[in-house]
Amino acid sequence: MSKGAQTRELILDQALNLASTLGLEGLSIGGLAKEVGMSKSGLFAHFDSKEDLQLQVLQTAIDRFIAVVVARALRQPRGEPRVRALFENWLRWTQAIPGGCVFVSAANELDDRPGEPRKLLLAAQRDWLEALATAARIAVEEGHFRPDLDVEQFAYELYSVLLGLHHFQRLLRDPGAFDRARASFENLIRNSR
Amino acid sequence: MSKGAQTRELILDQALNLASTLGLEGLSIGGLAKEVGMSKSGLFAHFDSKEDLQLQVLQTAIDRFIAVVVARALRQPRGEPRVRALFENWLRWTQAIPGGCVFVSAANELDDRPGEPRKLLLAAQRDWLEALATAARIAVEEGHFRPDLDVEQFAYELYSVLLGLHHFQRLLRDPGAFDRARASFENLIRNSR
DNA sequence: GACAAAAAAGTACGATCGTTCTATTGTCTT
DNA sequence: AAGACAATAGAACGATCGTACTTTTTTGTC
Repeated sequence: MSKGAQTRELILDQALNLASTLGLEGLSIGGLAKEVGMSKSGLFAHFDSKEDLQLQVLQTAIDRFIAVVVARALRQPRGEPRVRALFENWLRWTQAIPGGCVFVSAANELDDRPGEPRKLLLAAQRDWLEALATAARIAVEEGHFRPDLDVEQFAYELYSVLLGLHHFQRLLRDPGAFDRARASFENLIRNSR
Repeated sequence: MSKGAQTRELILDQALNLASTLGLEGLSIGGLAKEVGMSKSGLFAHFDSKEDLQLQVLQTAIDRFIAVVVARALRQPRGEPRVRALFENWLRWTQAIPGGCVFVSAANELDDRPGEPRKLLLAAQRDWLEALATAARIAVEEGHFRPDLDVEQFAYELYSVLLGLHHFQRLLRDPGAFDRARASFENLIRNSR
């Protein structure tokens, strides 16, 4: 790997951490440069614009999410076990970065701001929801979930559980948030059987 | 009401709208002044600092929320009807402002930023969660909900439903988000009986 | 309608923002 | 080792940020 690509990875890694706490917009070129330990212009040379930086940060997060949440869960048996793996991996994902899930904060920033970053996030979200619904559908086929389960509704409610966890954990600093999320999940599973 | 207080109300009203789409941080003095139609310094004279402005915006939102969501629901019969009223009023609240619920975006901005605005939001959130749990507890007492219901868990899940609605509606622009939220709510109620 | 007080505007400040251009340093190849 | 090119740094730009100070305009009272 060339030197340039190597430092860009380092930059994006730090950028992801910063963006998780400050948001994609709060992430500034100068601040990021200071954090990485290089000059503002030297860092900026790796990107066409701030929007490009935001895009690459998002893409980095998406790649990692697919690797550590989705791909890993696909190695679990079809049906409920895989649904559980998706949930557990997702939980771990929200804890892996200091500021929590970057998609949650990004979603809040980008929901009213048109542009490429929004499109990218939106596409990733749709993919993820589809993956969740598909996993539920497979669980239906396997006989783990009941045949008349609304799998899109299942995906919606599962997503809500994670949003709740994020909210209670990050703003309210509720130490019981994790247990509550797990309890919500179990309720959801029980109602799906 | 004096002229000063009157324009400050006008400012805060516009600020609330702007903050719902741009966030409390994205809300700038200059931008707000342009929106209201007055000079930056003239507007700033109403506040000690930007943090003070943010605090007053938050307080304005809290006051309105209590008036149109909480207080109004308290006029409904104790138990499940009141729980339903809280939910329905809450739904309406998220639609009343262009950028969606200001507390959701504020929560995401403030979760890692210490200061007075965070404290105020946190206190309001705790009050609201307590109100939800209390409403559920009353429903238990009235015999509408089952006696062993975990009312805090109920509040958590109800909050999650609203966060899901916000997410699906604002980022994904899902036209079915409203129905999904209602379906989630009905599931929650059914499991509480 | 004059006068005091309040409200708004005007101007300017240092800081930081994203971005551009030029110069310097570092890396890689032959 | 030298030369070519990539990578980083430096300096500066216009714009906007929050905030302070001064002046003008508006409001409310006698």
